[in-house]
Amino acid sequence: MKKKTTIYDIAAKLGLTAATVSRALNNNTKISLNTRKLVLETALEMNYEQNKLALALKSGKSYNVGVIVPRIDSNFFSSVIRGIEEELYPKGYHVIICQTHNQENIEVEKINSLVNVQVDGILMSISNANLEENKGFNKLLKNKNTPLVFFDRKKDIKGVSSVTIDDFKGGYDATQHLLDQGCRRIAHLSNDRKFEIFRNRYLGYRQALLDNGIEFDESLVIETHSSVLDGRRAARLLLDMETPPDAIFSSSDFAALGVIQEIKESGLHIPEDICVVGFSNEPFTRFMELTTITTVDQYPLEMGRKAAQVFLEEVGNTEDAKTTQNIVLTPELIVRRSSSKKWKG
Amino acid sequence: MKKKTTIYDIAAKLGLTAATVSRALNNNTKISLNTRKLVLETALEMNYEQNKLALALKSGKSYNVGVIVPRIDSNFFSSVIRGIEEELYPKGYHVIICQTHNQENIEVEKINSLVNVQVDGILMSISNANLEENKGFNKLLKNKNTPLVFFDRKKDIKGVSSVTIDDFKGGYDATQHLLDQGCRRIAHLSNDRKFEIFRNRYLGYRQALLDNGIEFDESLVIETHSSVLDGRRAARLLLDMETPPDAIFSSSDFAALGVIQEIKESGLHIPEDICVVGFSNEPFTRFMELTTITTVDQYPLEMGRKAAQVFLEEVGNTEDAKTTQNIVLTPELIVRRSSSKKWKG
DNA sequence: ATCTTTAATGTAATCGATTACACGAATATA
DNA sequence: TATATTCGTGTAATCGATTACATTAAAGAT
Repeated sequence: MKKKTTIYDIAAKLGLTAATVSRALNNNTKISLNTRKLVLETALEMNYEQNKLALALKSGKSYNVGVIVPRIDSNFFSSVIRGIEEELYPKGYHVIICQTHNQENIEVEKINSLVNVQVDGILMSISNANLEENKGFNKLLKNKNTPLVFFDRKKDIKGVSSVTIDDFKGGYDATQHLLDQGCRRIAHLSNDRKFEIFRNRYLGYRQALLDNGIEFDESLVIETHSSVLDGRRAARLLLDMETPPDAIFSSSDFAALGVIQEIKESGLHIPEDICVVGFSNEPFTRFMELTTITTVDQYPLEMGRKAAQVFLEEVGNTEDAKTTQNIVLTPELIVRRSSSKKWKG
Repeated sequence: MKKKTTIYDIAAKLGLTAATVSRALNNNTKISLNTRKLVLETALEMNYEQNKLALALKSGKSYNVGVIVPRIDSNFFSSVIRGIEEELYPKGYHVIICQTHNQENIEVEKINSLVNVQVDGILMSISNANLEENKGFNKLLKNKNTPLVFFDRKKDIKGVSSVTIDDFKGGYDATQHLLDQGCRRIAHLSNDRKFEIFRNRYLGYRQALLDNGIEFDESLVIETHSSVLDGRRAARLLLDMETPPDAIFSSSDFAALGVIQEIKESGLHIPEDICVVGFSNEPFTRFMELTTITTVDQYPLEMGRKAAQVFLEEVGNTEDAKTTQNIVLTPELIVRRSSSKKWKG
């Protein structure tokens, strides 16, 4: 129950003023070498630790940055977070991680509480496609001295920077690859297309079909969540069609896994009968026993680092000098067994 | 770049004092109904938000709780965190998540920075078996008003509560199950046994052997890390023995996965030739295409909730009334294909 | 009509650190 | 020697909210 020592305690012990102690501790103005040394020694001896709260109150900076993601138990998000940490930690920032579990109301609450603890900025991947209709969020936006940076799941909002991948290209490349494998009836597991990432993957898919002279068939597109179970359900629907697809491009690795389970249970073979491609390069796609999963790598570490860099730039800039950046990384298709008829590995 | 409104702004506008405004806002002492209403309305109108920093500085409470884990990208830890969040959120606490990536120095830094931002408590799973030899950590301990609660990976330290599972039983049950399957030469992938959890799983394993009249063979125990790659390496060593084991009990699901990969590549069959059991019930153990993995469930949600409850009790208690609690949950063996010769599923 | 009570609000200290400004002493300059 | 600099510290305000204590005014008691 010991009280922490403050600069006042040090000052008292040394017969000085808190001001002098503060200056000595900060190497700032001209303090006599003797005093500085004395203060430093006494501080050490008394186990002095700066009270960051007082500092934050005074300076208006907390050196905390909030990161909001839908979930932390996916390799993609935890890798982005790692990238952010790597970039921000050396600059003295601490990362506060919050997860929304994809619930809009929790997202609102998390934003509010981060603003409350006076974070210096928020990096987030949105869970709510209608973020703007949201009071807490708008408060954040108005408060221009708290930078906001979107990563992966963004919205186009004036003045808000973002770091994403080229999801259109991801969708296009995946689909083109399936076409190259000889597939002609390619289904797509999409997700809520109010989110740009899912819309763009979908659009890339359509464009690839178009460019290859394949007619788009709306009945081959199913909207699901990113979970194994939902993937299974969607696959079931597709397999029960009169003319089932010969390939499925899923915008989620988790759903792709469910797809594979369902296909196998129905006695069909992958990739001979149906090819499957996922999205995100989750570790399990590489660890499958029989059917390693073709997927799209999103460079999450890089994404996190870039997002952090954008934050650092914005937090440094004063006033309106801030330029909005929209960085787009290029994804990479990783071909594996689940879509590769000539696979040897 | 608008300044935030403070109680002083409200007071000025209403010709009152900050004190009155504060009281009106807090429904605390007797404030006239009129004034209260007026203040509340004006606060709303001026978009007033309480500055938590000032509050924390004054009250010494931040309503932030730090959670330190080795990694966030395992289902086990993210589920524990979820349990903690569920319990603490309704009480007004916010959870700050930090990961150490199993690096001792980062653990120290994270502890320090959490103490710096004046968290009201720390819930952690240790990454450093020699935590006590650590300056930052000892500071935390001395500062009795910041409760510390260990979960899963704990150390026996006087005055520090913990919530764990009965790892001994987990190890015992897993081994007994393998014996029941007819296995007689059971290997064990352990991990650094300076950590209680790994030591106890190991001891449970030994006791089960003993109770069944099987002689303990030290050469069948290998110390590895919790990763797929390390699991593969360890399996290689075991398979290359003159008399390879007929079962492998791994204290990590990730390592168990590596074991399975290696066994399959060497042409052996699971569970016919070798049985495998993991630990933690990570989702992928259920999702394996051929060989779903037998494992031990640790009830992470429950563990998180309990740890949070202990924290709440301790933070409420003043002074030394604090009683140290050591809660031990009971794990459950989940039998699946990888160890079950009569499996049908 | 005078005194006591109480309801409602104001005053000012506090939490811990920073910093513009002021001031005395030592040193440099003319 | 008188004056101008420079150096090292002290003084006091500030960040925003809380709260023990003081004060005022109105209501109630006698």
